Amino acid sequence: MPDPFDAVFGALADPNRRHVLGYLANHGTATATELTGELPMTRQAVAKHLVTLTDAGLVESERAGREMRYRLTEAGGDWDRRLDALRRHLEGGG
Amino acid sequence: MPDPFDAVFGALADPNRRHVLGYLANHGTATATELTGELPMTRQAVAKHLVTLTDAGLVESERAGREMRYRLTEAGGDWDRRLDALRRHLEGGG
DNA sequence: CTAACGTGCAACCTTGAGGTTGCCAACCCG
DNA sequence: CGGGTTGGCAACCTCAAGGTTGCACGTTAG
Repeated sequence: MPDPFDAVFGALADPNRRHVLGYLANHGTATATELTGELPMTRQAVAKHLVTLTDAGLVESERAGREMRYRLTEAGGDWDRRLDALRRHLEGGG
Repeated sequence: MPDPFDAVFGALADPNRRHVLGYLANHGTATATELTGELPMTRQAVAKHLVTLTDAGLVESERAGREMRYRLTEAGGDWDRRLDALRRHLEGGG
């Protein structure tokens, strides 16, 4: 895999995953079950997205009892800020 | 289409399309046939990628006789520079 | 202990992205 | 004009991403 962007852009290509990124940026942490309330799909589907985000290095997780709490990695936070700035730029500048 | 990123990230998710972006950034313009020499696929497949890039607003085209010359839009150039800077950042800083 | 909750794993289904082939129209050169 | 290029259109194929269901396991509360 010569291109370091494959995983990241693959992960970022899905709007649901971008939404997860934004949610985690706003709330700090979340569980798969909690995120299920945010997205029009089952918990299993959300879990798969979280795996994709984790593989891309954008999200990390930690077990807390029976819960699994997800949070942004540093790279994930970078991307979320980048996306947010870019969105404002696009919406503002044309 | 509430999210302006859908088309752009969808387009950027494919490594072949990122390669096209890079090629156009280096060469100014190119035809589908010319790009076919750059990618492991048929001209038709390249043409489809060019449609995707055009729909995302990253590339524009102009007819020149029997040729169809493609070039980066301003947004496409922005993205290419962004990607290039980002790649160097990732490869350099870990 | 037991019921309820949250998670993880695996099989399965469906759709569309990515690619191919075939064919036909437009254009350039001789 | 006629032959070789360059492009565009459309049908078709394949495969994996995205989603669902079903179930078994650990954890917590009562």
